[in-house]
Amino acid sequence: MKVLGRDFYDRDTVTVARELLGKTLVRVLEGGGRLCCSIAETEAYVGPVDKACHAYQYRRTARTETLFARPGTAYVYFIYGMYHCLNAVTEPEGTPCAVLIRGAVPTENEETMALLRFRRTLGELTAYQRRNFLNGPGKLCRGLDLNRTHNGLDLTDPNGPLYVTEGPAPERILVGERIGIDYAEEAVHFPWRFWVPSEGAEAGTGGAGRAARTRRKSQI
DNA sequence: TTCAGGATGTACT
DNA sequence: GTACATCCTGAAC
Repeated sequence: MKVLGRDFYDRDTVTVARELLGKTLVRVLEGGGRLCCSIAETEAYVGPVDKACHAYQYRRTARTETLFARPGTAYVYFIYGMYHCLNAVTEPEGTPCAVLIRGAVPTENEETMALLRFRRTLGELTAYQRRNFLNGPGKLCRGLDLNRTHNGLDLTDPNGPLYVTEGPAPERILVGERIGIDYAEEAVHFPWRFWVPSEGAEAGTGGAGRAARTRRKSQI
């Protein structure tokens, strides 16, 4: 399958976020194993105008440095003391924009992902665990064994440990507000979250219930 | 099925 | 010191 080139990422961030849905994320492990999953949920972060973005108004620090890199670079950061989030840098070099990969569906080597994420085989997982396999940015990184050492990788390199290939365009795409960024004022309402509805479920990562709970929490 | 609360380390003020 | 682009567990329904 064809690997997405730099031109794919060197475009409007919201467009890239929408078009990444259905593409295949490929992770080649140090040991040689290959994990594949279909991207099912994304969010756009547009640094110059977006209070939710780490590099809002071109804020440049050691952490955000990667956001200024050339398009097609992986931006992986550590959050909440335990988790990592994977982003793909977009737009021309020097413009701090990225697409957060929020969720995916395993397509190859699911057994290995189960071991990485739960330290259990697929057969040992509960129904709840199988239903919530890679449907969150922290879960995705754990299942694909991604951490800060992967920050700055080139996603367009077919010989690298992490890249994205073409995939079938989803039949239907849902659009909504982003999650977990209540501090971002007007940017909270930008419709920059995209996801592919899964069998029987309209909600993507954390539905309305989770968003409502986060809001409640922030009001206390 | 839904909710509340805690875990946890880094970046930044 | 505070906030953070989260997730898991256990209890209540």
